[in-house]
Amino acid sequence: MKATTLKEIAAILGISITTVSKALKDYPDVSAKTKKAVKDLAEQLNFTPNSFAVNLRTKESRTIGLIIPEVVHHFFSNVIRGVIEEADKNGYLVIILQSNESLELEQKQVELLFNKRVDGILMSLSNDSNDDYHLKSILTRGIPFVQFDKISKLIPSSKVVINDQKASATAVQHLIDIGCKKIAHIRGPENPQNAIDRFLGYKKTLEKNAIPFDSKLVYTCQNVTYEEGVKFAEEILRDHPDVDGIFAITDLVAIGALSYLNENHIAVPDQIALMGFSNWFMGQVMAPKLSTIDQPSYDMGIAAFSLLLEEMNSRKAGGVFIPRIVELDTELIVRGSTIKKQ
Amino acid sequence: MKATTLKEIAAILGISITTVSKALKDYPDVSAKTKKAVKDLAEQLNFTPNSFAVNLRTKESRTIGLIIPEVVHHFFSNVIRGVIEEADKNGYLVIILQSNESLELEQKQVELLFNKRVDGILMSLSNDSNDDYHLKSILTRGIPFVQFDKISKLIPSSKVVINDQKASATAVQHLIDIGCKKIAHIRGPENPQNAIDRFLGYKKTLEKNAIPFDSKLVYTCQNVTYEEGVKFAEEILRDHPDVDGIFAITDLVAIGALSYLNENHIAVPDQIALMGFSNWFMGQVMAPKLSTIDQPSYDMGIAAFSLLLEEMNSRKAGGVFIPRIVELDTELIVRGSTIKKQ
DNA sequence: TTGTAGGCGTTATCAG
DNA sequence: CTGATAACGCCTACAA
Repeated sequence: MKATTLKEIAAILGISITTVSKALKDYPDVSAKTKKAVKDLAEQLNFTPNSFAVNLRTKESRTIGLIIPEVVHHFFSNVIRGVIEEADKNGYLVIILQSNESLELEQKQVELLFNKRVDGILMSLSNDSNDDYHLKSILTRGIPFVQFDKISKLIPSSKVVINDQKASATAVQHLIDIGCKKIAHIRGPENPQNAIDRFLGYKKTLEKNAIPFDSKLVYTCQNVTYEEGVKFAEEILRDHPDVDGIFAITDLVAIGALSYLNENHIAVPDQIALMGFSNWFMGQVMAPKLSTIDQPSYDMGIAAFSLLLEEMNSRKAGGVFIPRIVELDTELIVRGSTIKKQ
Repeated sequence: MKATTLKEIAAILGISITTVSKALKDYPDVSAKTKKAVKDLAEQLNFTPNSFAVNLRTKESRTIGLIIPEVVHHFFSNVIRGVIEEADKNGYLVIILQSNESLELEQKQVELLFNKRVDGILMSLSNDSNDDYHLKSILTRGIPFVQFDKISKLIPSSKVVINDQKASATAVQHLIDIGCKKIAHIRGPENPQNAIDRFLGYKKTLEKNAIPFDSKLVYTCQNVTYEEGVKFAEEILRDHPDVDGIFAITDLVAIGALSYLNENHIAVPDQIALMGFSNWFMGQVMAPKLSTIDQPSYDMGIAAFSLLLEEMNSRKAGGVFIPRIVELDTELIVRGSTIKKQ
């Protein structure tokens, strides 16, 4: 069954294409009778405007691109959901691409979206992103662009972020408040701004509490995996048996550490208290349940799309859009892994 | 920075649009000199063909639609990854839509994809799908279509599935083999074929082992959540304290049950053994680790896209495509929740 | 070897 | 109130 066109409807009714088009769009200058005839036939023939032609004329596709490091990830899949739902509400579709934490792939995906001529791009950088030529090129091409979560501070686009330093400070302060004296940090890779900021929050909070910072207590993940959590917990115990608190870059890593501690009968939190970050669902099903920082992933998706929409609309209206930075709140979630028995 | 067009290149070089187009596509009937001039300038001006125009001419968008019940779901996010990666390899982009387990929304999403004129549609049905008019309409419109995981048997499209009945039988047989005599089943909702099949596998396996089937031992999830797992574990213990095995429709539910059992100091597996389904990552971090059936989600995404690609290609070539059903293998994963101590 | 013309389906402008 | 015409940008048969 081939799709119907305006031309066919016009031919059947013996009127011009122009009139059909206008009738369907309820132009005031078409007679009620003609309108009805056209609409009825269109309905009957299941007419829908050919979006390829509409795209060509209007120069917009009502489609945006979303580039994220990985789809299979509690945080990102929630962001995706937020973006898709908000886009849907506003009549936009979403093309999703993965960078697999590789700069090279990320650059390729940006190219693909250029060629596809999406109306806007949302992106969270890969851990590997230490170059931003491709990000600049999004801006020079004048494509609406919003960064979220893992961003490049140097690129003057809109951004949706949390205050990683502050959130991380809250986490570490909480460990100190429950009595931890020697806190290790399992941090993320070198590049991502959020790994840097969480590390800084950790360091500054120690200093603020007159606890000397010791770089030997900082362990650096390459891939931010469960397995790394396990491995570093082991190393921490071996190298610093007197550590009494661990703050991990994200829940997945914290859960790896927790598994190791549990299996080796290290009492959590009484011997070692544990803080994660991001509030993954999984943290709630552990024993003990994992304390963490709630990061509003779903809301971040919504906010990112909303900002993008603003920019798309303002460009369409011919206005100049001034990038905005939206900072979302985080929340300390206290659970069993930091509630001492005593 | 506005995108370059063939026209502009032609104007600058003082030649015709046709020649520019041909030069870029390496037509044999363009002089080497002209080709070089055109290509150099195109390169310099960052020319990429306007995909809207190409779509209109070629009547294809190299974009497919993927409709799934929910994005934030271990199984589906792995499917998404498989689809995206395989699509990417073949030069296709993927638009993702959620049905949120609602038939109505699912129908709407199908409409959206019609309007968008995607080259093909991949879909896993919502639990709510008891009507298939919209699925038939995909076929009547002649749009390549592949169903996966939660499918409608009645719709003659290609499909990618596992043998749910057989897989579930394997799971239940395993419980029986380790000595379970009274096995409860937490099943999925009424509609989805896979919930039905897993239930049938359970029932038939009991009968095959001369264990009487008791419908009171079957608990039905509405939303297939962690919370339902908790709730039904409680009910099972209350109503049937002598149950010694539980088989849950999926890991998330099994993990809910496990949490309840752990918190109430019911020995797993010694008092009650536990089987999940799907092999969610989370199952590996529980104590005890969850036994389950591995369901190849990522491979399912790849297989689904591959089937769709075949169909899209065969249609383009004007051939008749005969729907195929691909059945992927599952695997019993034995972990702590079914390894008795003794 | 290069160019002209027509069309993909829609929409906007302008004339009747 | 209706319609002819051009244009969006690209591609391709055909002509020169």
